[in-house]
Amino acid sequence: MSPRRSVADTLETRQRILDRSLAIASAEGLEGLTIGRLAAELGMSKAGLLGHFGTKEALQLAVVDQAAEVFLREVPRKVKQMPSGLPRLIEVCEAWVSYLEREVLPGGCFFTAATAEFDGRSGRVRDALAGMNALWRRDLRIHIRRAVSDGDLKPDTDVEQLIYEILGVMLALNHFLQLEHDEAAPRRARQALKRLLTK
Amino acid sequence: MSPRRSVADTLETRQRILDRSLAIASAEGLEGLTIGRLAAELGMSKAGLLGHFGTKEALQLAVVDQAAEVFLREVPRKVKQMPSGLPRLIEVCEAWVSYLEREVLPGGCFFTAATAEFDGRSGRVRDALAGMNALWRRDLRIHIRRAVSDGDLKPDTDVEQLIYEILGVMLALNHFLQLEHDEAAPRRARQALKRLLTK
DNA sequence: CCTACCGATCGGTAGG
DNA sequence: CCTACCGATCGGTAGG
Repeated sequence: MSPRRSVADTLETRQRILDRSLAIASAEGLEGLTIGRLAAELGMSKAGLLGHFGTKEALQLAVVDQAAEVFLREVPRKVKQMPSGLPRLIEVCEAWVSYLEREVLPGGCFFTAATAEFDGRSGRVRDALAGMNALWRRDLRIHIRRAVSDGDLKPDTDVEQLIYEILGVMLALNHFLQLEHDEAAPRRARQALKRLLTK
Repeated sequence: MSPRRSVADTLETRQRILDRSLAIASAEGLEGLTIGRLAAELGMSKAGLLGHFGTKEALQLAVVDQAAEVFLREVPRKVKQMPSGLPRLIEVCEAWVSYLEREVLPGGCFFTAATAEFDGRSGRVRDALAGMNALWRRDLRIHIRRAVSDGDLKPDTDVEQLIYEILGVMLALNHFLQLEHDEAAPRRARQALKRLLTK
């Protein structure tokens, strides 16, 4: 009989599972994350692992949360001290490019990969991914509006158009980095953003 | 004993398999395309189906070819009659937007989905996808260079930068259509392209 | 093109 | 947290 684990130990095990899950899911997709393989890599049983989450879908939802946590830590939280408006928007985009450039997660942006994988389905995982995307666009929207009202972007700026184009730059960055290992891609992303964010 | 099928019949069956495979793979990914499910949907046995291709990987490669065939028919071949250079480039991009807007394949662009799915792996399927991407960029490059030498794009146009940004617009279009069902997305794509392709 | 089958793996559960 | 197990499904093969 194994000794009873403390609450702290349980949380630590849960975190170990999530960290490994996120690495696997980023590289090979949320569906490629299988219970058996994950258990083997962590040196524990499938049943022991599932005890922390209940079902595979619950594990997937926890991984989406964990990916959001990593992204929020690496991008918006890093530029919290910048004055809001255009300076903050520019730094948010730079942190975003840097996040993809440094390959914080293997396989690039978890959300890009997971969104492409789940956008044709229905269910709670898809909804969670769509929710995170919407939340992040809301963040960008706030910064852009502020930049416009500060007079740092043209008064006739089409806010949704700008969000669309910024996202396109980031999706292309992820594409060229992951598929082509194109080292020039971050430079291209920064150049495109500079043009988009200059009055 | 079933009657011996003619060569034409065999090819027709093969095409039926490919058409269905492409629809499944576009919507749910190349890995989600399983032999058992495909056989069930087509009303044939797994062995009969596999006889046409040999292995799952060979089927996946054939599906990539089929997707390329559909894309080439719907986009570049539709604008073959246009004068090369900028007019052709503009029409290629319009055909591309229209292709995504009409949802010719369920689940949007097969190559976007498959590339995101396989970019972190190695093997022949990944290589085939990378090859198609490279071929298509080559096409765009030729049109852009011609537009520059015709004087229809600025002489200091950064060709690779423009390819990067056009691809970003298309990736964003696919993203907003598939995840958000955003009907404004094609308009945003056209507007972004207009700005990119105006001297 | 079929039936019948293979070993491996899937997500998940019973019981401790 | 474990062992032992479940039915379903995976890609693939033998033999016709």
